[in-house]
Amino acid sequence: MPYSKRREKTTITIRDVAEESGFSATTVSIVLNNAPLARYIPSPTKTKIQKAAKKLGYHPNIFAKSLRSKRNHTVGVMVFDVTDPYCTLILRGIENSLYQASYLPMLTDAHNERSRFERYLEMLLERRVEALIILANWLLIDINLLADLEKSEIPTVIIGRELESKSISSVIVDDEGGAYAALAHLHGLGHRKIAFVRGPKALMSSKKRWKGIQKFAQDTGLDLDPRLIVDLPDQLSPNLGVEDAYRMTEELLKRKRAFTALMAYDDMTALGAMRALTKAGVKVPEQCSVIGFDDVATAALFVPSLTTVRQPMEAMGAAAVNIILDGISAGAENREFAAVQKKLPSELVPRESTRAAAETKAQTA
Amino acid sequence: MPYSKRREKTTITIRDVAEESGFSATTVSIVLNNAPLARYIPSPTKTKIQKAAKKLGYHPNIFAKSLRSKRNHTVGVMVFDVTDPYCTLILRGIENSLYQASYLPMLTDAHNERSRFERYLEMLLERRVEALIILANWLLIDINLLADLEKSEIPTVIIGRELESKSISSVIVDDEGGAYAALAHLHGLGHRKIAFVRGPKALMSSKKRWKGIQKFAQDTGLDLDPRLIVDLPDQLSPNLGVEDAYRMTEELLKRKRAFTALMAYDDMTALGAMRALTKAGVKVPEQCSVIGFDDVATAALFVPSLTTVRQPMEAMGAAAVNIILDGISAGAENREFAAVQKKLPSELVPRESTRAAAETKAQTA
DNA sequence: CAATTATATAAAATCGTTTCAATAAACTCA
DNA sequence: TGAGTTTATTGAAACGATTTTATATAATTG
Repeated sequence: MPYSKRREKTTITIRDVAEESGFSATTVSIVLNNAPLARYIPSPTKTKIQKAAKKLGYHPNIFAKSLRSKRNHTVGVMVFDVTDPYCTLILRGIENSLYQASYLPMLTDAHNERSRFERYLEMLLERRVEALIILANWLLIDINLLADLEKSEIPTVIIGRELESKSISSVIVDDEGGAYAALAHLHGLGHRKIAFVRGPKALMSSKKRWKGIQKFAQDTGLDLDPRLIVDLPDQLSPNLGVEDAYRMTEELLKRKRAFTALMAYDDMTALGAMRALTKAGVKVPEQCSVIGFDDVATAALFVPSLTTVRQPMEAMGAAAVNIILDGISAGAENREFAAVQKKLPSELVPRESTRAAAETKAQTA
Repeated sequence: MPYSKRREKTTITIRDVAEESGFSATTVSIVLNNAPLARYIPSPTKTKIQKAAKKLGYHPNIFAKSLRSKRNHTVGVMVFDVTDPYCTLILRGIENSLYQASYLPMLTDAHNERSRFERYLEMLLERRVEALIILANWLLIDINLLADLEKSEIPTVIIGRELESKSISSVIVDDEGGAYAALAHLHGLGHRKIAFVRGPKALMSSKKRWKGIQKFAQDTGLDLDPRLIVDLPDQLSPNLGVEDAYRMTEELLKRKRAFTALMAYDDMTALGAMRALTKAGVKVPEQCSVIGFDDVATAALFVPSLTTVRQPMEAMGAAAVNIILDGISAGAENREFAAVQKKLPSELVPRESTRAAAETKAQTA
């Protein structure tokens, strides 16, 4: 006794449980995993085993488990910038659904660096994640990344970007409809001279939103004055484009072309625009209404709070999880699984930053 | 040929590499891991093996690897609310340092639910993360969580909360000094009637910051009018306390007690306060200066941009990672490792929301 | 020149599970 | 009754690496 057992047994294995309960490791495994064969095992046996496991504080070694069963209940989640408030709510949705399904997300943040993205992708694949969820942003424009993805056979879904790919699913919001509704909102408030800060041209969502705007203009005969339109650069600056929006709005004001409302590419753009307007002495919303897109968590906290088009971000996250979960079980059962493209509706959220147009055009900068 | 190989070999193992290169699995392992024994292996052998591995696209099975070596290069990172902008920058720091060390963070978000936190803690321990980094917030007040932690022998560090624990490290900011500096800033601008929206009493940082304020008041003879002091409730509402701050500031204004500056517990509190002030017709900073704490990413984007005390969040994340990395290598080498408590300095960031006090006290709500 | 020591490789043991294949008893049912 | 299921349990074989131990040759030493 004094000699042996100098170091107490720190890890207890399934065999310990077997010994304690008086059954074999096999039976213990079957019971504890509630494997198909478990239905042949009488309850008393089950309880005995469970009790033994609890008594010893048994935790199965997940590596051994995964090694054998080739499953690890982990999915990779890749974002380009956790700092981006647009991400966080989607992450919430993802995390929530995953949690319910007892999956653990493995989150990586690429810091807007392509190389990091690639490295992380590799790391995740090495770790044999069972599926992959990617939150797209402008960086994902280059599609060559996806080559790697396609050949890795795991279920993959991209949120925020539509793909032609046969093997990669996607979840997007109805950008066109959302933009249409936003413009309709401004129009309904009596605004006719409306300025636009469009998103980077390279972005699909940018194009889609503009399409919605054009559609509305066409439907109602609204005039889209090219002198009231500016574009964000393709290469956004660090601060999520707020700075860029600020500059572009200043540019807009410099043109001395009256407008009573401004529609921004997204909430952060709207924030930048509001800062520029305020700085220039234009009161929001008294002299100029502003509308955004996304409904980022802080949009409601802006001063004034921002009218915007809400993307159902949590729902998008949840949808993505559902897709990959389907994909995973399809894979497990050796069924075929076709990529799905899901488009979710957006919703207008009126707040303080928009109001009825004043009769007098108070606005000339 | 037509019969066999119906299903192509999808996973290639170390033995395949061994065969391809003409050496044994052992040698391959030694070479590919650059194990100590690798110094006895001549370069031509090494290159041959490496070439073979690359040719076959060999990726070691991480489960087998971890099962044997008991290491997995993963650390658990636990936050209570990813949505909280305070978190994201720290996460950045953590992620960055971890990335450099080739560790993969396993991030969990407790959604401010204790039960989730516990469940995730369990999941992480089951996955045998090599260390744990926890971003504290008010929810971590109850310490019983830590019991589990202490007995799990892995290196653990808590960011944002000081602990008496012998086995858990912590990284905090100098709250007292920061608050002192903030108040000094206001004082230097000529403010004498200063209102305070203090943080929840239960929070240690709240206490520390107040201590700094008291210290400054004592040092300079500044009067702290109790009628200009309000406290955030212990149980914060979902929106990060902005709503609460809004309400408390309204309360403050209702008291009809003049003040020319307001010092908030943190940036989000400051935001709520600014909203309330603006709503009440008090201009910031013309009629009332506002100062926050943290320097959350969006603080610079508020209108007006917020003067605040910066927590070196990325540095804090990095510090935490350094600590656990030390802990890990200590563990690997069977050395003793003592918990460390690290306190980082804060830094005043003057922006638009504070300015010199007007001679006339323009402020009575 | 025998005895070490360093170099180079491999066979076998091990990590802790799950799963396959086998066994034996207890039930059906014609 | 005996052939066929169903029920209850298990030993042994994976899973794919790393690590330990062993072996064979070459180089160095006393």
